[in-house]
Amino acid sequence: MQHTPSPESFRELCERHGLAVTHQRQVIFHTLFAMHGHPSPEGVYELVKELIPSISLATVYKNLKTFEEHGLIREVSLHHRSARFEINASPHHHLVCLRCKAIVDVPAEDVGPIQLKKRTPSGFRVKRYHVEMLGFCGECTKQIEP
Amino acid sequence: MQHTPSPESFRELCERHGLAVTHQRQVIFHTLFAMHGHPSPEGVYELVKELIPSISLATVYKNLKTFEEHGLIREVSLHHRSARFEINASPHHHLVCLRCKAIVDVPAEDVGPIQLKKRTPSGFRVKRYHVEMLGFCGECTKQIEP
DNA sequence: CTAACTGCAAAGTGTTTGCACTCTT
DNA sequence: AAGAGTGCAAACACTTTGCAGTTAG
Repeated sequence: MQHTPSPESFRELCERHGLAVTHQRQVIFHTLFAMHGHPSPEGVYELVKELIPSISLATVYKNLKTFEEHGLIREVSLHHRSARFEINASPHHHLVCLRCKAIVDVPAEDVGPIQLKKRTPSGFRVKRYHVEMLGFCGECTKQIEP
Repeated sequence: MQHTPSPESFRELCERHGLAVTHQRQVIFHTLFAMHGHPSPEGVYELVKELIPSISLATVYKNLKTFEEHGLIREVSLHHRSARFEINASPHHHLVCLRCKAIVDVPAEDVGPIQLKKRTPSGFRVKRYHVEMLGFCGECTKQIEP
């Protein structure tokens, strides 16, 4: 999944996931995988439109959602629909439930220090860091495997 | 800053930051600090409205922004305005520029493993973790201190 | 043929803005 | 008095939805 998959494997992928192989879906998928970085829906749309001028933004959104639901892509920072503010002044990290989106603070002392083994690329100056531990909270774990 | 500050200290805080001490601001601030967890603007608004029924949501937003700009609170997950998707299948972490919001991937091998020193609270089951290193990219560093 | 998918436009969210009015300083 | 802050409504940006028409299986 590291480089652009062949048309063949996309067909297989869709079969495996029970998805229809439409032209739009195929182009969106390949465009997405050819883009590096962290593309936005708009960004994907702009590029796809060059190949399929009639495509609609809604289709791009729908497909991104589908891909995400099937684990083919991932949203970079899981955002709750609205902004969330942090008042806690003491340094801490987060446990985030992938199911119910609950956020639980973990004091920084409870997490070992992280080390960067290489120099940060391109002169990036790190001010602070923050660990997000993703998983399932007690409640959700129960509901998944009762 | 861990528990609700006294009215006195809020006045001082405002003075220190050159902010006017308005009733609304004071109530928003104290409400915010009395809430645990990771309140949303709406959530703050709902509570503040009980004390100041005439307050507007816009005022809450403006104050949250002001507080954030002065470092009194922090947004939990810095979200770019639109969603960002990740295609990169190999495990990695992120460098995030606080100024231009650029995201740079850092291979997981370049970051030492993190250890939880205590048991996760309330049966949380961690599936994976993700380190966000926040700072300033080379470009922005130059522009801040030329 | 049926279910899945697309395109369109309209409706939703969450957030920001412009402006007149009102308070702090 | 001047500048900062407030409330309102309108504007915004991003995302979702309903639906009729199209396409894949």
